[in-house]
Amino acid sequence: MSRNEPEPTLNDDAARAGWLYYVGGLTQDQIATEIGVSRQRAQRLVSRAMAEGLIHVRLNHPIGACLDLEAELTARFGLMRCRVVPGLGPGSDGVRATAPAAAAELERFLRMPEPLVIALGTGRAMRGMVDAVTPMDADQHRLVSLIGNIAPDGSASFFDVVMRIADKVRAPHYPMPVPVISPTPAENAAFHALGPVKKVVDLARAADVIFVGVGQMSNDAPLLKDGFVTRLELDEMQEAGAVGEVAGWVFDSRGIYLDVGTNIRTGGVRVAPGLDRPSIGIAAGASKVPAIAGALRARIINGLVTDEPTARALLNRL
Amino acid sequence: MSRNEPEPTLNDDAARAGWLYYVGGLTQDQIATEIGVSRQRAQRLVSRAMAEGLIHVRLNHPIGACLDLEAELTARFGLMRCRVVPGLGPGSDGVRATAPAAAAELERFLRMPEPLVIALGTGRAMRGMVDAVTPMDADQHRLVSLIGNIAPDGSASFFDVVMRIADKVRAPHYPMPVPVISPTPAENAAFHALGPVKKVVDLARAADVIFVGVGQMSNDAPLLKDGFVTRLELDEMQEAGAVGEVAGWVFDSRGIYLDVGTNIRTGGVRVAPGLDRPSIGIAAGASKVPAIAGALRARIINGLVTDEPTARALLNRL
DNA sequence: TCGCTTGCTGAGTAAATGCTCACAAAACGG
DNA sequence: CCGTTTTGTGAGCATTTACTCAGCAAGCGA
Repeated sequence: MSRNEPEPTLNDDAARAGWLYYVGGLTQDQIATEIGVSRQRAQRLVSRAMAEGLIHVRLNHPIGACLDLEAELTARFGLMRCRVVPGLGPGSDGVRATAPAAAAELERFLRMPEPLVIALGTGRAMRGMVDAVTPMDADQHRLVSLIGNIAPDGSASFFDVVMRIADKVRAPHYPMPVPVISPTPAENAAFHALGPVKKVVDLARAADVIFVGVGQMSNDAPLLKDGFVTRLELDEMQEAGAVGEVAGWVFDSRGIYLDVGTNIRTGGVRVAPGLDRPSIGIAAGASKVPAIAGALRARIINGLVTDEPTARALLNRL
Repeated sequence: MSRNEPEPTLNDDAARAGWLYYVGGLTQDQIATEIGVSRQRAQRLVSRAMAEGLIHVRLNHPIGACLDLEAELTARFGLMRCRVVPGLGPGSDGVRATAPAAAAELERFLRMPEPLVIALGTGRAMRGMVDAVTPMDADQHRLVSLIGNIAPDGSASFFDVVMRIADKVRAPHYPMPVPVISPTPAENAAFHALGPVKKVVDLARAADVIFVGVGQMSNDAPLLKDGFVTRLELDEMQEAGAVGEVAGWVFDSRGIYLDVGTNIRTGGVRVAPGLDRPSIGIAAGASKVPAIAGALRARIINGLVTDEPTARALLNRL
């Protein structure tokens, strides 16, 4: 029942070392003695436990300033859910900060006993969230991807988000078997005419709750960096007013989806504005502020997990 | 909506510092700069965040050895639930190790949507568990104490367990308004004849799930240390074969409740052996092994949260 | 008002941590 | 079977952390 590995250990040791260090408060020297290894092996085990995410750290105190920001954002944009976490200082990235809170938000839904259809986007924020989720049994739910799983270069590194989370919580999952962005509108249409694709699309459209990242369309656009759009396409869309993107679908500063550039060839499901079901965006970072503001304004997302500086920036731009 | 304190800060700062340190991985120097305090103030804030339980650390990896022990214990004693956590080394106490796992176990029930009656004992293990619980809304449940809340010396320090947890999860709670142990059987009976007491007793008897610590009756018995029984009473009960105690009720090595000593004057509700509902013991430590074994044998508890060395010791005594 | 206690602060320092490096064992490829 | 690459190990050392201690300010009783 327990394991395949006979008895010894793998990064079981790492978990144990991390436990002794963070929960037990032992020194690494004591841990070394305890497990019977050298001091610096203990140090490696401890840092490994952290790196591998074997140890989860969560904040358990409502910091006043963050609560205030949550309340303001909720009021300002009529949100269904809002979490603001303290920022991690100037240099640090927003994913790290938001991941634990986003995971907690996702877990809320996973723990619900009635079966849900949960739709997910991709991107770094999603990936961070998934990594921070605690494994659990949630096979009553179905997890569906909003975005195609066929990349231009064939790499699948970005599409294991849904697979990973499905694996972690033992839920069935439905990838979207279309290209993220097809070369031509016709080819995209051809894919979406296929029966199996239609099924997944229908499922995603009917999702009870949606989790997505929000991408900026400035020159550091994730779509560009990951090779989904070319520099020329980006220029064209910027010209047309593009400021952000959700699940690959590009919109302007009011959150209105554009009809130019890759938008006419994007596969998968577009998140409809003004849904009555939760559509939660996970996003933080100064460069994402206009994008997030647009998505919130049009109610492409009606829930938000972000960090403190981003929250302030959102509120400061009347 | 948010806080009473106007805007500044209290140990909000501690939470923030802890967040930056544990989640953000900043050095204490950077944190000092970030919040604008001296380096050693930052260090104090960080350690305070830990001490106050503002930061929760949980292990997220099934350590093979512990899983095996869980399986063995479950089979051996026919348990409904079993968690074994790695020990924290020789010197360290069991409460520290078991508290996070016990809290997770309790939270499982708290998250259930249907209203439950949850009965709780007292003691250090319970206290540790409660401190480790994440605040949440669980007002569908009722929390009831198994044990009287009138101490011999009037101190109430041990009885705030139910109150604390009720406060944390915003659930109604029902303390047991009787002495833990009355001077005479008659006085105890008099208390229990009172209408309000009967109500609470009935509620506790009908509990859907029970959480208790397990006390040893050796010379380091918690009942003795906390002044609930005298040295003479302890001697008398040891003579009669007492090895352990659950919610103040003393039993022998087979888990059979005794009819001597304080047992004839103990207030509150005795956990009935062989319940079909979960009755979960939280206990770890070498000196508790005979007590735990007795409670398990008679099925006073049918669930267990303990640590690795205790689990081994339990299995080694055929 | 004065002296006392209490609690917090910062400086200095011992301890603990994590990083780099050179080396060895194991895995891999020919 | 041998050379090459990869992975892991321990030692030394720079950095970071935690502890102790003396001083200082606020609160309190006289």
